[in-house]
Amino acid sequence: MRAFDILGEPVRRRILELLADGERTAGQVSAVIQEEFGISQPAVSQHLRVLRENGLVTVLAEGTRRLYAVAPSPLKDVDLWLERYRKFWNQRLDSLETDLARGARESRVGPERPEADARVPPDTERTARPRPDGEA
Amino acid sequence: MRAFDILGEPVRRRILELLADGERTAGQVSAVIQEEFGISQPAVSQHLRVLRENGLVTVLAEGTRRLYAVAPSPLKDVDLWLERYRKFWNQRLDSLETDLARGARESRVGPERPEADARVPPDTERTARPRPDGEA
DNA sequence: GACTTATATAAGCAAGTGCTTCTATGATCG
DNA sequence: CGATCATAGAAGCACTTGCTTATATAAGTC
Repeated sequence: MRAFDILGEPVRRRILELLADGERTAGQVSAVIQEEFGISQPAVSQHLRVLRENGLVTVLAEGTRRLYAVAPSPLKDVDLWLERYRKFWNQRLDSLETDLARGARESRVGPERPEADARVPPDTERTARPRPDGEA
Repeated sequence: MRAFDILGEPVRRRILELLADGERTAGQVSAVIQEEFGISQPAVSQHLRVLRENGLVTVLAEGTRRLYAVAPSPLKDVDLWLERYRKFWNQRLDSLETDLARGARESRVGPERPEADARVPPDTERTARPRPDGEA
């Protein structure tokens, strides 16, 4: 699951986005990234290296050019890891089609425990039980 | 897409895995993580904070306990981001069901460019054209 | 009310990571 | 063959991050 680490970098994510539309030379990628992020060519090259060394992209040397393309493998692992969490949002939707596509290994939906008390979204926090004293 | 950053941490990923099976108190999580990773309670608490502050988990204060549970939102974003890459491995499979579930917005499969030359998987690299000289 | 339990926060340090500039390598072009 | 282009590598530095220990807070217990 090394992939998460690698995808943590915005630049690397962007590179993958570029490659998702089709293969690109290192130079083409560099041009866009340098433009968008204001970093140097070696910086981009280093990111490409990380992606390459971790199997997220493949390279094809064509003369002096390097053609980069998306390699599915580690991304697929990420997708697989997410598997167990999909129920957390799928249960809100119809979830039929997705379950079907996912192999329907989680046909039952619904939380393991009915969380009656509304869960606080970000950092906020609430005492679960009503304060015995009335006012805080 | 901050989520990737956060999931890059093995400990945090593990915490989410624990919570995927149902909510747990901070103490329960701590116990397991400390056991598995050999880190201190504050270290775990800090990871919980990161998860909390970024909306990956929700907290419910119950007396002196803190009940943590998975919050789907940012994970869903990750799932969505992966969307565009699924074709890279789905095209190898039947891909019918998945395309269906995913909304079939990418009914056409197959690479944008036929990559006749076999792509090298990890770091290795090959010259695309046959060397004019016969021997390197 | 003092003690303990459950959890969080603070400060400090060490390691990792990404950027920069400089340089190397290797193909292409004249 | 020498210059130039496309790309990668190396060294060094700054920032971030995760850990530790020490401590705070707040709730339960006697």
